[in-house]
Formats: sequence, C-alpha cells, structure tokens
Amino acid sequence: MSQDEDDVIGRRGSRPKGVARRQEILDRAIEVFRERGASGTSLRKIAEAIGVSHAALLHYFDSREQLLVAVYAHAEQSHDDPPELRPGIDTMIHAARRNVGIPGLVTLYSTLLAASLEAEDGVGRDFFTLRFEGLRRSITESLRLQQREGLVRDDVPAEHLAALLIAASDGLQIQWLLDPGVGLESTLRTLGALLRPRA
Amino acid sequence: MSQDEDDVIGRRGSRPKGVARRQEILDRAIEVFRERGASGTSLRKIAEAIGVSHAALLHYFDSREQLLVAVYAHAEQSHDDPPELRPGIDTMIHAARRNVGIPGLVTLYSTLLAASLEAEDGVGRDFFTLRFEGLRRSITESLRLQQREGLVRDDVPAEHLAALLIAASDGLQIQWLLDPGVGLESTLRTLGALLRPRA
DNA sequence: GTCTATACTTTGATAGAC
DNA sequence: GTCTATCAAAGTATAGAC
Repeated sequence: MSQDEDDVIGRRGSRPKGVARRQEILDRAIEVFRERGASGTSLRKIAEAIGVSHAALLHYFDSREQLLVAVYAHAEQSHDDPPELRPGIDTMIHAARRNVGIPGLVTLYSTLLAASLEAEDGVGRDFFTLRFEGLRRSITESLRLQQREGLVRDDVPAEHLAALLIAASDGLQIQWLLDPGVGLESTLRTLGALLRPRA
Repeated sequence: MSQDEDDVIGRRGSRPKGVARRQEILDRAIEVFRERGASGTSLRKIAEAIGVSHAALLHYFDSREQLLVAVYAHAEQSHDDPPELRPGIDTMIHAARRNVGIPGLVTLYSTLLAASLEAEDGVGRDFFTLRFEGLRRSITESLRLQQREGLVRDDVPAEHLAALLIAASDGLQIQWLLDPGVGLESTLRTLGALLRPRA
C-alpha cells in the first residue's frame, strides 16, 4: 500500500501537504459551521468566510465532500473524551448534551450521512461505514460486560442493543433539530431505563 | 386563505394544473427512484428517464425539492395501509419489512430529511415537521392505550417511547443501507421486547 | 509548497416561443 | 401545456505566479 494513499478523513500518508495551514483552515471552517449549519455552504462561501479562494481549499482537500467530512471528523476528535465512561447509554447522553450546543455540526453530520447513502463509494461512505462498524463493535463489547455485571438486562442480544443505541441517538437528534421541544436527553434516559434489568 | 395556495406535498387548491399528467409523471418518477435512489438524479436525468424536458417537470413542480418530496409522499401513500395494526412497534416492523424491497425510496427519504434540516423553511421542512408531529402523536396515543391494556410497560412515558420508536426505525434504516448485514427487522423485534412489561 | 486566475461542466431555475 | 434558449451559480480541474 502506498504511503501517499488517502485515508477516509483526507489525511495523506507520510508527506502531508501543509499540515499547519491545513489545520488552520479546518479550525476556521468549524467556526463557520458551528452556528449556521451546512446551509448554503458552497465551496466558494466557505472560502470567502475563511478569507481564501475556493481553489486554495481544493489545494488541501480533494473535493468539497472531503473537506466537509474532514471538518466533522476534526470537530468530533477535538471533543473532550467522555470522562471515564464505558461506551453505552451514558456516553450517548453525554454526546447528546454536548451536541445541543452545536446544532450546526449536528446538521452537518446528518447531511453528510445522508449524502454518503447516495454514493456507491467515496470518502463519506467509507467514513460512516467505518464509524458505524467501530461504534457497534465497541458498544456491543461494553454492553456485554455490563450484562455480565448485572447492569444491563441480558435477555436480549448486546449487538441489537448497540445498534439501537446508535440509531436512537441519530434519529432523536433529527427530530430535535426539526422540533427543539423534543427532549433529547430525557428521551435517551428513558431508553436507558429500558436497558436496565428487571430489578 | 387563497384556494391556489400550495400544500406541503405540492398539490394545488381548486385549480390543479394537469392532474392526470402530473400523476403520470409522479408514477414514472417513482419507478426511477425505486431501484437506484436519488443518486445523481438531477432534474435533467429524471426528465430524460421520463421522456420530457427538465423544464416540463418544473411546469408541474415549483422546484426540484418539491418534486422529490411529492415523489416520496406519493409512494408512501400508495402503500397498503397496515392490516389492522395499531400504531406501535408492529407497524414499524411492517414498514421495515416493506422498505427492504425499495432501498431507493429509503435513501430518498433520508436524503430529503437531511436536506430539510438545512433549510430555514420550505416544502421539505414543513413536510417532515408535520410528519414527525403526526407520527409521535398517533403512536403516543396508541401506546398509552396499550399501556392500560398491559401490553406495554407503563413505568416510562409513552411520549418518549413514541419518539424512540421513530428514531430507532429511521436510524436503523440508515445503518442497514450502509451495511445490509444489520438486521433491520430482528433489531426492531428486540426493541419490541424492551417495550413489553416485565411479565 | 502555496495560492490566484481562469475556464470547463453541470446544475436548478426562468423567459418566452409555439 | 410543453418546448428551446438562456441564465447564474455551483463543483471541479488546470496553469502558472511567487
């Protein structure tokens, strides 16, 4: 495998082109998306808001989709990792509470995810496929442990619970974006109650 | 209120322009989307597949978004209504089993939903906001009844369960589109198990 | 290595002919 | 009611300045 091959979030192998400048662009792009989402964010608008030409952006990112995925991935990475929480309902609640402060990034996530469904392949498709695989695996593993410890009901398969946790989080965020009256955190807590063993 | 005002799925009031031809276009458009989703479906591609000019499509639909929303709404309406099922986990499983045969329309749904999140207003935004409100209300009502009948555990609020059902269905469909190995129906059945009272 | 300038192609949308 | 012609904006690609 070549060292210059791209990975899913657009980084290059051993010879990144302009790591520092690239990071700077990424940081400023996140600021642009944080409030207002990806609404009407053409490559040219983003470039204008950052203060460069749209062609300069394409010097660091091969396409608009790659830039957007990199922005989301970078924003996700820069989150404080959950404070000593094992993957499960608590980490999802933690993420939800954080996300209510950055609706633009939540919108960006949903938009990129939907766009990735339409593509046969591409950066977005690979990114989200790997993301879901990784999430399901780690949550399943964690839930299985919690089942053995009596913290989670063990009469249902952990794989299903993991997929349900992720699905519920994603789906609830969408409902919340359309109607902030939907209680994101409280509804997730109810899901947590469903997971607890029958006393 | 004017009779010519559009409703959310693009129908007009008392003077529809070309109802028959419009339906014909809608039907053929559904066929186009059924297999391959909205992937690369520009207005011109759709028009070409149907056999008209792209301007002709815009004669019946004010915009691309309105056409797509109308296509999805029409496809949804033409489904056989659930056979005597009250809104709840069973109707979601019924819908999921149907959707596995028409992945293109599921993709279209997710795409339109994500696009509606980015718009301040517009046809899509209104359509999905009303759709979720209506679904949550009818499912909540139905679940509350089933709680009284002892079919659903009553130690959690029915409103939360309704939102969770919808969210889980939407989220699982996305995971399933990215990885058909995800058991759509079986995972929903597990959610159904979580809803049942503790024997 | 970094970026501007520029041009190519496709898109959604509009105007007006028939 | 449907077409052709046309538009502005978009994503993308390339050439070359510094």
